[in-house]
Amino acid sequence: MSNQTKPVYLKLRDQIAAAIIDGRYQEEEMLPSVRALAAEQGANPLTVAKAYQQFQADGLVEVQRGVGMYVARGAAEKLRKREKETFLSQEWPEITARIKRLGLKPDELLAAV
Amino acid sequence: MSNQTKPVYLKLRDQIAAAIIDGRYQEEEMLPSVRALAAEQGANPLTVAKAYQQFQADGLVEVQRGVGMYVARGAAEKLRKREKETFLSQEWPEITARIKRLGLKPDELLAAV
DNA sequence: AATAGTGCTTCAGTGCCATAATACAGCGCG
DNA sequence: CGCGCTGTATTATGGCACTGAAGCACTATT
Repeated sequence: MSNQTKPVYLKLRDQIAAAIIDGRYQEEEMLPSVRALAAEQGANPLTVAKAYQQFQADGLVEVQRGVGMYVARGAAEKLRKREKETFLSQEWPEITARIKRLGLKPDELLAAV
Repeated sequence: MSNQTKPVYLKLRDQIAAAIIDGRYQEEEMLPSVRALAAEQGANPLTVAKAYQQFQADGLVEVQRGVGMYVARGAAEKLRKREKETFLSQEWPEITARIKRLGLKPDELLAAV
């Protein structure tokens, strides 16, 4: 139903966000460089840069030109809070409507976990 | 988080599917014509045709050329079953993973309904 | 100064989406 | 038949997002 062909930079963005929330990218620590992550993921450096870009616009990642990027203090908590809110206010209502429409019951949902 | 810029023909497709499942488009009944729906939705007739096309390919909608399209018998049930399976196998696992990552609790989810 | 590592800017190419203008093909009805 | 309604095919065009390649700007290290 949904997108099986999601743009690469969005996949990377989600993946990076998850790594920050999970603490795999610690705060105040360096992030993988654009080129390094690009090589690791088999993507173009520019595409990776585009993924990083949204984080620095939100102040979650700070840039030292010529040096690299690091995770801002409190980024994990801020990110989790932000995603929590958008999830509850935007995605979850659609999901529940969908569940209701399809006539799915709680035990079917739990069985699929 | 998700796509706010979903292609028009996909939006129409989802919308039509929902109408069939909910019974707003009754089985054995005529669907709105390509041109009519296009005018109503402010879209191009070709775009609407593209949305319809996937349904006839799946046998959910049958075409009488020169007359119009109607919903096939059993289409609602077939459609619901198909969406049910893809939802459980593909979307739901991602959703539960997301819920877990964000640390959302059951009462928070229920409160948002 | 030289080098190598950063992120960033610019230009170009590709493909999908949406639209438009026609034209064609089948059906029903007066 | 003639008219008006259906869906369909063709071709062309504009726009937009994604991806990519080369080069520029900055910093740290030697």
